[in-house]
Amino acid sequence: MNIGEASQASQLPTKTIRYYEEIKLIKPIRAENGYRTYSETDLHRLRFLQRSRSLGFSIEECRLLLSLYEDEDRASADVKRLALDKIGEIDRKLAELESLKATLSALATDCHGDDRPACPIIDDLAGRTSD
Amino acid sequence: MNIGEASQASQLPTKTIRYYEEIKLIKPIRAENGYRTYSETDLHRLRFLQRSRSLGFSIEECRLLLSLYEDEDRASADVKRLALDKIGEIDRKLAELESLKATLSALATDCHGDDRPACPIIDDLAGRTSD
DNA sequence: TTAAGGCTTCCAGCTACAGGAAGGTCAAGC
DNA sequence: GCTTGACCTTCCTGTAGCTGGAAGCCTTAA
Repeated sequence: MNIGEASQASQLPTKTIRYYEEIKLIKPIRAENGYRTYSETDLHRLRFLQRSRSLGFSIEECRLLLSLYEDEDRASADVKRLALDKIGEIDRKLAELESLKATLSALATDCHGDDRPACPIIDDLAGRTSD
Repeated sequence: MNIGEASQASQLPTKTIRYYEEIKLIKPIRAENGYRTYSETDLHRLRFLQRSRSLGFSIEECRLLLSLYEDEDRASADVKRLALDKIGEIDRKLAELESLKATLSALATDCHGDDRPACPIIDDLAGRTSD
């Protein structure tokens, strides 16, 4: 299977697949003409990577997950810890975004949004207090 | 005022301040010895940038906000639109993160997290359905 | 005079790819 | 046999927003 077909089957762009090879996440064999040839095993790895990336795991985390995936003697606790860590990371980002949203929403509510220059948003950014 | 003092006063690293100059967000004058010299106006801009960056605006958005900040004839509607757009962007990120969290949480709950290899998280990443 | 600290420029690296150029390969149609 | 177009190859550059580090000048105090 050539890279185009592997791309279709894994839902990953060819650019991404070549990049994953460059950083040694996969190593397809080469045909005589130099084309990359993907086995079913390679395809499984690509799909695994597509899914774990889409769940927010970094490349290095994916590398670790992949090694656990292929380790028959893995402990599920190791996998679960990665997932829980990622959930913690997501929680921190959520809290930060909620905080940003609250601040921006308050400012936007205070702003008339008309053609006059007076603007509480600019005042806040400039460090001017609103009283 | 030299860059170190400007850094303290604006809460921005010196590296960042030099970078902002490189991308033409500020243009401090130079002393005879070649040192950058920051005026009060420069300092206001730096603080404005620090605050707007911390609220999640991109560099290009900050550039726009800065021009509105310094435009006496601005319409507050222009500023408000930027803020509302940013809130929309934050909302989209929140939804995406919530979705990721829900998926990961469900998988983590299903995972025993012991020393055995059976793992619903890995199964999901591998595309195996859980039934 | 020397040492410490601050300043300068320049270059490399980070994440996870995407875009594009220049060129080889393959299958179909004429 | 030749062309055309789709596919493949490698290599280089760029993205955002800095950060780290090297090599070297400037300033101030002991």
